[in-house]
Amino acid sequence: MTSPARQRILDTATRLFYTEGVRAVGIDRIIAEAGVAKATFYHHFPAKDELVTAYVEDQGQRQRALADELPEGPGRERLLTLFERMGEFGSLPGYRGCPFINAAAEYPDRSHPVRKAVAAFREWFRDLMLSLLKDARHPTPEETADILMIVRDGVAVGFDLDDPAVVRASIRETVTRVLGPAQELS
Amino acid sequence: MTSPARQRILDTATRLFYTEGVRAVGIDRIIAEAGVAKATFYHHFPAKDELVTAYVEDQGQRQRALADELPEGPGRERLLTLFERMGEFGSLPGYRGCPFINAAAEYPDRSHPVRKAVAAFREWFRDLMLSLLKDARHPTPEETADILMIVRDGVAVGFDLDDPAVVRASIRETVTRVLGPAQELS
DNA sequence: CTATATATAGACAGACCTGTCTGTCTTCAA
DNA sequence: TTGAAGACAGACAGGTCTGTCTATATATAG
Repeated sequence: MTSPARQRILDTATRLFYTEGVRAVGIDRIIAEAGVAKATFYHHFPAKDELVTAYVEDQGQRQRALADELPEGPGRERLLTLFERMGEFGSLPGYRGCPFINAAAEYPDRSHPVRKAVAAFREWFRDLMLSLLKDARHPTPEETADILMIVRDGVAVGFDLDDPAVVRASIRETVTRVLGPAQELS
Repeated sequence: MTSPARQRILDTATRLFYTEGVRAVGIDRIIAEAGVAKATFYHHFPAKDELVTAYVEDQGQRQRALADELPEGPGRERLLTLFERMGEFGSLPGYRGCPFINAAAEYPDRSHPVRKAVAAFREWFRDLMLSLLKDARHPTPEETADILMIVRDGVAVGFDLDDPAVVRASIRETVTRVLGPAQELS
């Protein structure tokens, strides 16, 4: 399906785009570090923007795969585990913020494919939390999903801009305050 | 103090950096739109990075000025008003996200002056919320300040990436859930 | 065997970027 | 009146960026 060269390009671009920013990384650097010819690059990605879009979409795929690995259990527990996982990732040494938020910062045009990919991820993520809230029989799942979206973004940003230990220590308390007391099983 | 030319450069840069991103805007564009000679630009800002730093620091100053305009009253009310104001700004047509978060996305190096300026703003903002929480006699002001910082970032991001009306409708409920019930005056 | 797809290396064009430099003009203060 | 500060216009250098192109090599499928 995907050729090794294409994969090497995408992997290299992912690493460089995430750690240094999209505009900060040129094509020449990517092809050099991926060990690929320029023609090969433009064969797979007709323009840089398409590589950037592929990068963002691929991040979405990885997030979905990560969500699939959430252990079974009641919705409330899975929700807490989801945020716990964010805390683990955010505490890793190479964490540089949310790739979607960062990419959006460099692509102001809301009609650009990159922003579309960001929007698609966000809709999926909100839906995921919404379904977990419904499973937990939360009294206000829609409203709470919107609030948890705010928390998600704040956490993702805070791990990059503040002391990760402080943010991590705040996550569980934040989510429990937002969720309120656990609902009785009817 | 500040010459008109310098001010015109900074104003133009602010507008362009905020709406299009820092790396997306070149010096030539700034001097053209500011109506300034190149030599004048480099007289006031020896390098582009210093202009970017000045831009971020200036944003910090504006935020402080905005906070000074908060009406008098009990801490809890001022806190709610603070977030209400974020909702007003975030709903404006030209809103393109938090300038600090966006700038940080383009400057990964934490030791860079731009990141220092971002960190300085964030410390000030957390301290502001902390003092308001203490004024409100909140039982856990430190912990809650950290949580409100998460909310602030989430709100700032959400206004750019999601439907502003939805975010705005969520703010008050988010903050009240985080704050918990109002404290009795002792 | 041959045609196609995929890969390699690297020159090249043209745009754009930052930053330097020359030279002129005005204003204002000593 | 002289000199310094600040501003102007714009050429220029040197580098980087994206994207195109030529030319060649290899593997595989028909």
